[in-house]
Amino acid sequence: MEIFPETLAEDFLRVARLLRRETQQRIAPLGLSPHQSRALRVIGESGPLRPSEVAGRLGIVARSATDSISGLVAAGYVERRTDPADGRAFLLALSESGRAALAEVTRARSEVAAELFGRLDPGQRASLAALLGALIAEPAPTPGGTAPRLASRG
Amino acid sequence: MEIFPETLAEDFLRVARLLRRETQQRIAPLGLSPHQSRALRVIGESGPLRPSEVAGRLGIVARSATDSISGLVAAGYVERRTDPADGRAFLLALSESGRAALAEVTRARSEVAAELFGRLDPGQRASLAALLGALIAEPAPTPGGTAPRLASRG
DNA sequence: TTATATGCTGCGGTTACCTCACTATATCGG
DNA sequence: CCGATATAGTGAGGTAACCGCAGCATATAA
Repeated sequence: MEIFPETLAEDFLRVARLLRRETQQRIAPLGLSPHQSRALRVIGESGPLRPSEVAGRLGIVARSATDSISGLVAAGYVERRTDPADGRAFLLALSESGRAALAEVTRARSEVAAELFGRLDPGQRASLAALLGALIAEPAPTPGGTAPRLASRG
Repeated sequence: MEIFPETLAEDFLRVARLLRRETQQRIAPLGLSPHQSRALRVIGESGPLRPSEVAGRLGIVARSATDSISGLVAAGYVERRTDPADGRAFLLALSESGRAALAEVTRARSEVAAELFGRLDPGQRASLAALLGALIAEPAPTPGGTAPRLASRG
């Protein structure tokens, strides 16, 4: 039977949605939005970082990172001290509770992944990994330009 | 080599992101947000529908559907007439230009899908389809509850 | 025919983005 | 050392896509 790319795309997005939704639901009790959990992860994994660095890794502008981060700071998950090397900048690092929260997030993520992909046997997982590898390989699309849209409430 | 579910999840989401981003970029010139394009699709595929029906298919509440739809109506893509069978309700259908826009959207979607999945050979596509089928199979997660979140701009 | 239920929308709120303009600090050229 | 310019972060304010509540019109049941 022939497999149409459109069908693949649809099913693919469906699985992705499942994955994201389920993960988000398990993270929510921590009081973290999906974005904040990503920021937490970036900060936790890449040591002390400047807000602008975090923005870069999240693919958003610095101004937007400020917003997510200040939530994390207010919740005590992230500590912010001025960069000793540059008085204009801050360095962000996880607090103790931030590390705990990150561990929670990581746990939730792998739990969901294990539940979903655990339904495949090792051989299937290996071929899925190979297929994903082939799909990811190269074609780095251009980062999003802001295009005109319809009004949606006027 | 052992394949960890977390890695699979990460790669999976990465491919999904690629797919969504690329599609969105090609749809943007039409002046349609991703959501509006989905609404357009639902209306186009399922004939005249009530706003509440559209909401149901998009997985959002009626109030939110009103918003997207009024943009589509304002742009002339969708026609709204009162349901002859129920004076409270409307029936939504695509206009001529709505059908054209939907065709564009569909074209963009399959183009992107073809570009991405076209890099797999038919055998690979078939196994991917099978794997996705296995993943989609059952576990219908509970629809999202609104959980408390951190403030993000205090 | 009054009471209640339903379909949609006005109003207002939230989150996560954005741009623009500003402040404070840093750095460079003279 | 000093003014000119660049850079880091943030305040203000805007948009898209959600939400809930309240209200209006219509429909239906008692």
